[in-house]
Amino acid sequence: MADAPRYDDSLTIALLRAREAVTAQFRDHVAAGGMTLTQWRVIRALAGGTELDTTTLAHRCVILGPSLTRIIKTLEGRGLIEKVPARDRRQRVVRLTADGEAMFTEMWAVSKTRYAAIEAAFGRAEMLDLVETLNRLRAVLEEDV
Amino acid sequence: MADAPRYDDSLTIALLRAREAVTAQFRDHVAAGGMTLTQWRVIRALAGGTELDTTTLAHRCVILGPSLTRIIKTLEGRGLIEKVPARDRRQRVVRLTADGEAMFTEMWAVSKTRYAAIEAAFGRAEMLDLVETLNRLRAVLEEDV
DNA sequence: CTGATTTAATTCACATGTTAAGTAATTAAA
DNA sequence: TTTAATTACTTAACATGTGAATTAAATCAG
Repeated sequence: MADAPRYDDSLTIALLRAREAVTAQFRDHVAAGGMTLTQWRVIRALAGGTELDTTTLAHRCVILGPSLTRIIKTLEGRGLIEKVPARDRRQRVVRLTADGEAMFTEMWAVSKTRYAAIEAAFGRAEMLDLVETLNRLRAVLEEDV
Repeated sequence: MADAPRYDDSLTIALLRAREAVTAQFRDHVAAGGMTLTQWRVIRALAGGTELDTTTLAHRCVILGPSLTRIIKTLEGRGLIEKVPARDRRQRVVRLTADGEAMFTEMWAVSKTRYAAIEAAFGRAEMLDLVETLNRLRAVLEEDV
């Protein structure tokens, strides 16, 4: 039995490990700022005065609705984001507070540095190429298969 | 302020989305079998009579210790895996039960098909290349940066 | 051999992933 | 315009991710 596994999994596992390795480069820094990587994605998506409704925000940050509901509650509780009245009262539109923008600005500086280090170590061209390949894979899978 | 974001994040987000797209190809099938993708990784790692201790298993499946502890408890409760006495009594060594092997064999057939479909859609060469690139990225990041 | 250290897992506490069900507001249909 | 269908979120319940603290067993130093 069992035509030895350890093969079909390679793509899944490779994606898992690669992501793990990349996020590891940011985790400590983000944690030092008192937030999680997921929360940081939300802060970043809203940086610069951007106002977004939950659905759009969830899509951009690749976070499911229920998770985002909790994250918004948390960040709002910390005074980093705030609600904005919306025409469609079903929507929850949010933006960063002044404190939120300050937090972003402070952390962004370091974050950029880390990213640059990754680019330097792996190679800029390879990096762009990888992102392009990943997006192509996604596009292919989302169509048919 | 804010030199527009939506850029340093690209790699992180691309990895997230790509992984999401890939796992989506398997999720329904695995769920139909009454398990999660994470649990399936464990089953697969043990397929074919393999006996592994928690640390090794966690590493191969890219699962953290605490998560694996819970998963083992769950799968053991379902009679899919069982403990094996180990020399070092600190270790917890496990393997699949007959039911576990049967479950694997049954699901593996479909799983292989799905994987082949992805390969066909994206291209075998591109696929191998991507996995190689991801592993290289990981190797680079785990060294220094 | 005894005490200190290290190692392997587990437990805890909290954040997020994930699916299903529930709510409220908007839109479409009759 | 009153009802039915849709849409945007939220809540609920359970699985997993994550870091810190704990427990038990093995190893090391003296």
